[in-house]
Amino acid sequence: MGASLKDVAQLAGVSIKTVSNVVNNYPHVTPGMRAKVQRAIDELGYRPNLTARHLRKGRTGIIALAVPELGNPYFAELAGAVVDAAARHDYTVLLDHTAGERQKEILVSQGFRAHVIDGLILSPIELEAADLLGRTDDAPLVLLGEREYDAPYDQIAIDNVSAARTAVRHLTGLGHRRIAFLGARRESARQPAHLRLRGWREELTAAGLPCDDSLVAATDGYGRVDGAAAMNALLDRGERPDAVFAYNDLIAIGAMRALTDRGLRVPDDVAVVGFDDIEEGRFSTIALTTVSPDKQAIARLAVERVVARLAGAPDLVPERIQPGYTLVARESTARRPG
Amino acid sequence: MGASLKDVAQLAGVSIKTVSNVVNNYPHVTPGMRAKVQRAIDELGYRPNLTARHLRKGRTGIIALAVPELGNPYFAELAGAVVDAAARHDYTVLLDHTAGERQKEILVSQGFRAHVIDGLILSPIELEAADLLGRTDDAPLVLLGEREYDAPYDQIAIDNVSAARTAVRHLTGLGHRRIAFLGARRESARQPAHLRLRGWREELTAAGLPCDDSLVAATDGYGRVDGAAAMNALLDRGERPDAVFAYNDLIAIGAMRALTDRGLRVPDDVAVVGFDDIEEGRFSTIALTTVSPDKQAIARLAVERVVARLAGAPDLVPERIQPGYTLVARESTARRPG
DNA sequence: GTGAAAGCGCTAACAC
DNA sequence: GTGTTAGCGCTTTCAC
Repeated sequence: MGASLKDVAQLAGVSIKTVSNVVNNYPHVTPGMRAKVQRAIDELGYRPNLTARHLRKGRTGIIALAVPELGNPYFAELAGAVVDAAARHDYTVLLDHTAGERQKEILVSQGFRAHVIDGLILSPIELEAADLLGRTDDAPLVLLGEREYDAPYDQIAIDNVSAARTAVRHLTGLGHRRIAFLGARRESARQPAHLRLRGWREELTAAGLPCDDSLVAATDGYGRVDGAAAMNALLDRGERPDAVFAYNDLIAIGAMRALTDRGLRVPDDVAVVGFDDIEEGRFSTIALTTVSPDKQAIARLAVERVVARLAGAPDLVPERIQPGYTLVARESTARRPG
Repeated sequence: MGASLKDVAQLAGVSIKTVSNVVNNYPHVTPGMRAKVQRAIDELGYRPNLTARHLRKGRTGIIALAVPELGNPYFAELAGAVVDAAARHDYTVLLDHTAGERQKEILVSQGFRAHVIDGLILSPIELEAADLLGRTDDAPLVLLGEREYDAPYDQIAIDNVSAARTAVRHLTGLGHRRIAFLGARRESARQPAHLRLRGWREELTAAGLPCDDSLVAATDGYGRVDGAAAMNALLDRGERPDAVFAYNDLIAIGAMRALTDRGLRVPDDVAVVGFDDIEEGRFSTIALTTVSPDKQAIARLAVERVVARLAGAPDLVPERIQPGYTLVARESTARRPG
């Protein structure tokens, strides 16, 4: 085992408090004393036991982040931004996967690693508002993602309906009329894609176009393979959309791959818009048009919110904060001649 | 503040030890007692304070993982695998970024969050073997990645020279003769790409081809944008390779994008091989041929190694473990007529 | 089977 | 300025 404060104090012939003062850079220590203690520290290779400090202070400097999975670049990029934002406040990030499963999300929301995490940032998929009602853990919780919860917690998310409408408007503006939506969840019980799908409906209606439900394709998950499968399924049942709005970039990329495989050209035959602005879309052979949520802002706001509550503003009223987004038009959509 | 063992004991009218026994599922507790205690626990909403437990037991159940950055899908996918592998052993993962900077890597290797992490998995870029010499932290350290260190720590990495040779052999086997290498680091002081570059050299030599250093293109980083820049630089200075072997998939994807932009066709004009097998490459419009390290195995072995040392085999002799890899041929390379 | 008490290593009153 | 001391909440001998 490593040396403790006591060991250092003994070796240096001073009290524990003095060593503690040196370790914590207390201002009022005489230089001579400091040097003497430092020598003992070096000799013993002393390292403060943070666990003990945590117990004593009731704080750990650790924030937990729970995302469905890092395999999705959106969450990976977001997690990276959270790690960096947390570091700026001297916090470290404890990471966990929920796989988008309700049970795991509930588990995490209810005191994941109680007392070792100071706060929790959770990006739920299937969690219900009711699941949050009984939450007893007193670590600040910040919710991310598309779902809106009627619960007293901070929520950081762009305006998904409006963002989806912007994407669809981009397509209608280019003259597209049969615009498919890819990524409604197959099991309709819980519908995380809800808001973006609503945006699709609202905007089509606003443009005087029919909301043809046969142009809505369900997916099992949110990956590239799901996008390809949904696109193929749509085409297989004889639908022929002239544009596709996908729930996220991965689904869009899978759809583009499926289209290309079938000899359909993007954007000439079918235009494609995604959602997330993962870096992958910028470099795909057909660069992907997408809705770009401000991930840096999301991460920053989430961390700041946790930190603020931790730093003496625990009674901050829970807010629903909407960071900005932009539509980034790239090669996968194009102006139509007509 | 939450209730403590003492509070529960008081309410239940029993001793602390009894409550502790219940909380820890000790076998020898009478059912009646257990029920009584459980009632008090529920009433108070008691949750064990893990920080205190950690201090007492000297273990936290937390493993740290330090990677350059999650923005690179290889590290994101690897991190995801580590999180899952750790969870299987009831460990949670504390995540940190090094940005591939030596100072940060040194900092992490020398007692990052001392005593709060039980072990450390580090994927260094610029760290030197000498930096590890003075390491005093006694948390088990496992090194990942391309570099080989002459240091007494477990290292989990595929055979990079052999893997690179396999990739180049794939190209020579298809008849390519002017094979460029993209991704040597510009500053030659530290050369993380060392082994893959050596594999390139060795295989070309073995095939009786010249190692033309003008076909080696440096990059500033390891991203898509770096790959595009390097490819453009190579073409700008008049080189005309018939194939490209990139340090990693991102560089390869950037290179493909640059080639396409200049009207060169992949694989007809230039074949491209990457390294990492990130999922992105499988779904790009021109699916990327790549070397696929077994990420699951890397993550599993790294975690198992840490756990094994923690579980009473601390004197395990440090090993250099080489998980498997495969070459996955996709559309970005193709057999040549000649 | 259950209780009493010591102590993990640290911080923060409070004395001197 | 520096020393003394009392816990933070838990686990764990050791009695009973």
